[in-house]
Amino acid sequence: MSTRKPFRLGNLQLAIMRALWSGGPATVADVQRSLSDRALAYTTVATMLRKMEERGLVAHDKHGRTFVYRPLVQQDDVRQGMAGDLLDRLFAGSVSSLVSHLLSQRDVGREELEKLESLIADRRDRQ
Amino acid sequence: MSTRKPFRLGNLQLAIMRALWSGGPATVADVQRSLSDRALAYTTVATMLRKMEERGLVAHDKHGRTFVYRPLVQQDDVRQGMAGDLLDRLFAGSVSSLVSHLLSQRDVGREELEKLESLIADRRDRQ
DNA sequence: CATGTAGTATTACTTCGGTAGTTTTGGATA
DNA sequence: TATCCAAAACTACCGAAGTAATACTACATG
Repeated sequence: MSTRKPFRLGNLQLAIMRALWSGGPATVADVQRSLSDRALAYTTVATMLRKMEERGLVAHDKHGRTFVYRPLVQQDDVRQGMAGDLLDRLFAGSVSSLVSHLLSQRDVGREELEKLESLIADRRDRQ
Repeated sequence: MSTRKPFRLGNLQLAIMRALWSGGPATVADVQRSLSDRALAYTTVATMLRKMEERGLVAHDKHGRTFVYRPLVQQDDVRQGMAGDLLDRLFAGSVSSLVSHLLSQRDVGREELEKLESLIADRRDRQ
């Protein structure tokens, strides 16, 4: 059983995962293009993808002799893992405490607040 | 201006900061005791504290020849930094999306939900 | 005063993320 | 068939976190 927790992804790794999640399977060149704002060397992206494959984050298929990478972990799993991790490590598991910090720090729009309200209302009813 | 962002603290560093935040100034031995579940060597804790001092996370005073460490960064700053960081990197800044994940993942008690509701209500009024 | 001990200082090593140069290889094409 | 190009493979290096052993030192106490 792997049960590898997909917490603790670095910045680049996360950016690569985002590219794969949103853009679907991609070659090294594709990923490099998705991350063009970073101006990374081709081999940097290739090396990172290989390391991520070792870690079980992605896998590749061959199209001819070109590798086409796809995500092995789902965005929701990473989100839940990392968010839960942060919650426990820094907010002692208190969601309200985390939200309180975020609200005091950021400008959260009317729309967001409404979404939050209905989320919480739903939860409340269901319990 | 320093404006050093206290994001990205490792696990041990965070545990040490928590010990200092909650227990007040502490010697190496104190911190080691606070982290006794990890069974770390004394020198591990000492080395980590020294490295953290280099990074500006803590400072020490001398009591005799014993170092007494105290936090230099506040818990709220670290919380806001790390929470904001996660929010941007993984949830594209959407608080509701983050909360949605947390709510679906965890059992959040009645009390927590109520706190959340009033937090959001407050925010809403004030806007 | 001698020495043991509780501290700090020094040094070292591993892993991981990030970054990239150099080398090899397989297929296209002139 | 010889060569060139694109892609993978290999190698290397840095910094940070984490872990700890060993060396040094100052004070207490017998």
